[in-house]
Amino acid sequence: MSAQLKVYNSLTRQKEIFKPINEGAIGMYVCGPTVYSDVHLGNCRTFVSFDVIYRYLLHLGYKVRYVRNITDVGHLEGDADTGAEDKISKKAKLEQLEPMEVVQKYMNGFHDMMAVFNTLKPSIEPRATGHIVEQIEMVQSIIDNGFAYEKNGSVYFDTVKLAKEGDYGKLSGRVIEELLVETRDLKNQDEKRHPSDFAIWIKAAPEHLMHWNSPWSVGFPGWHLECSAMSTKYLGNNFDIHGGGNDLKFPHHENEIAQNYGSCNCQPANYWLHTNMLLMNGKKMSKSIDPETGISNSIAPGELFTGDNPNISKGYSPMVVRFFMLQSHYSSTLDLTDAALSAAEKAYRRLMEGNKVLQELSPTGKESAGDLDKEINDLIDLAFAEMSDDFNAPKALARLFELVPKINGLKAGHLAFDQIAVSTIERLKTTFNTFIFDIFGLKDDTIAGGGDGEYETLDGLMQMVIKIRQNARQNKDWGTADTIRDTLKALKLQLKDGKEGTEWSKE
RNA sequence: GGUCGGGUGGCCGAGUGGCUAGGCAGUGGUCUGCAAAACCUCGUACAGCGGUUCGAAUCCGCUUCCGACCUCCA
Repeated sequence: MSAQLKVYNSLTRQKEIFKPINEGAIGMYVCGPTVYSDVHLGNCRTFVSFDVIYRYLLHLGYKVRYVRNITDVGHLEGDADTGAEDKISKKAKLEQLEPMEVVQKYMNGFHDMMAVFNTLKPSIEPRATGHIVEQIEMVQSIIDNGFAYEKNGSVYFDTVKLAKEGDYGKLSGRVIEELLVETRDLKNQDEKRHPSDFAIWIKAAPEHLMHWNSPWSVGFPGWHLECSAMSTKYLGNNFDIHGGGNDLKFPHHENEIAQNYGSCNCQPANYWLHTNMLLMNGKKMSKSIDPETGISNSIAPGELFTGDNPNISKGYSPMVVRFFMLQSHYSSTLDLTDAALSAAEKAYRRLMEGNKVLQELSPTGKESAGDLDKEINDLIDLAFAEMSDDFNAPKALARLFELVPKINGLKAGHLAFDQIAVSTIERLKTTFNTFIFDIFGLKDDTIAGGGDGEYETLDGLMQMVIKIRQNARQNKDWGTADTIRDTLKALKLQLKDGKEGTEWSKE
């Protein structure tokens, strides 16, 4: 049905044919959030992007083990040598909470947001604090292999040694001589042999809240270490896909590769996938206030839904936002603007309405396949082929939009069913459902409620109102007919008068 | 300063050597009591300058602007 899967590999900087290590099964690791504050909207884009990738791999029939971690320790602000603080410890002090309360609070918020965006849960969601033993073991094996050294209770990765063996900087395109020249003067550099060396175990300062015993000191693991340790534990020394945001390429992912090489002389992932940034009004989101406008160029996911933010004119539903994200490729920057969201909202509704019409079509007449039949089948084939070409959701989506006029044309009678095989209509129905719900992970929030028969109740009411209005129209009582229509419009319920009667939909 | 990625029609956004992206907005029409929706129709864009080529938005060079990373950051 679909062509060979191709992915753009950041490691080789080219599109490659995807071959899993074990046929039919895929191991995928995606760097999850550091749970020290509310989840960033840009973060949501990354996880939505990988959700679509995950869903498509499942659609292709792969058995996928999707591991996405929760960083709940070790992510420092500032440099480790200059008395930097762990983000979670810092927040805990600020909010006068236990570090684990901070973690739980923001992890809950993160999970809620992922559910709102309708992302599938990962197969395993390991936490750094739950894998201290594995991390200590990894530090030890890196030391044993001569790729790390201990100094005053902290352990540093020896990037110079790795660079001599020719691999440090491969992913990010950096070379160590440049790092040496460019790294700005760091204070208290004495513990490190080289500025580009990084801590894999950090001796805890007395006031540091989170710490564990280790052969080197009472301390805590370096941030990059958790991903190496946990990906190895759950996916093995060598697995298929490693993903994350673009900004994690250096130093985080580069250092992950270094650690895996140092501990087992192996390359963790065969394919590295990176998502690009979400901009707002053409710029990076920033909480600082613009002195001219008095507003900040940032928005929280919650504000996006309620419209409670000066950068947007109204609220947009989570599915509209998800649809908006699908319209661009995961590896491109995406510019969030009010106009773009508003356009996405209309397009999303058009797609959903189109699908509703499609699912209600019942083919009539002959079933001799004609040009239209071929056209429809070609578009379906194209959509899947494009999705297999580095998960090109925007292209596949465009194909669906090319099919929508055909669907509406069939319903309205502009296009004839005798041009299309009955099996093609069935294939079209399946394709739309597969793409919209299974692969793109959208939900139809254009209908009321969802559960508890709420829709049925509303539909019953609407049918009654439509009947009353129909009587008024037959009596040419346009005033009453228009009043009903306008009143419903104000309630975001739209009436559509067609040849076969009147239909309604929720805006 | 270094590394990397970009600048596509009014807006968002695909596209990498010749073939309609798509959505929104806009144009003209069909339908309709009117409207909305839907359908049909139109729009000929690729930062600038030079080069390669029969042919470039797509390749190369220069200029310019923007973004990411190099320090925590999706």
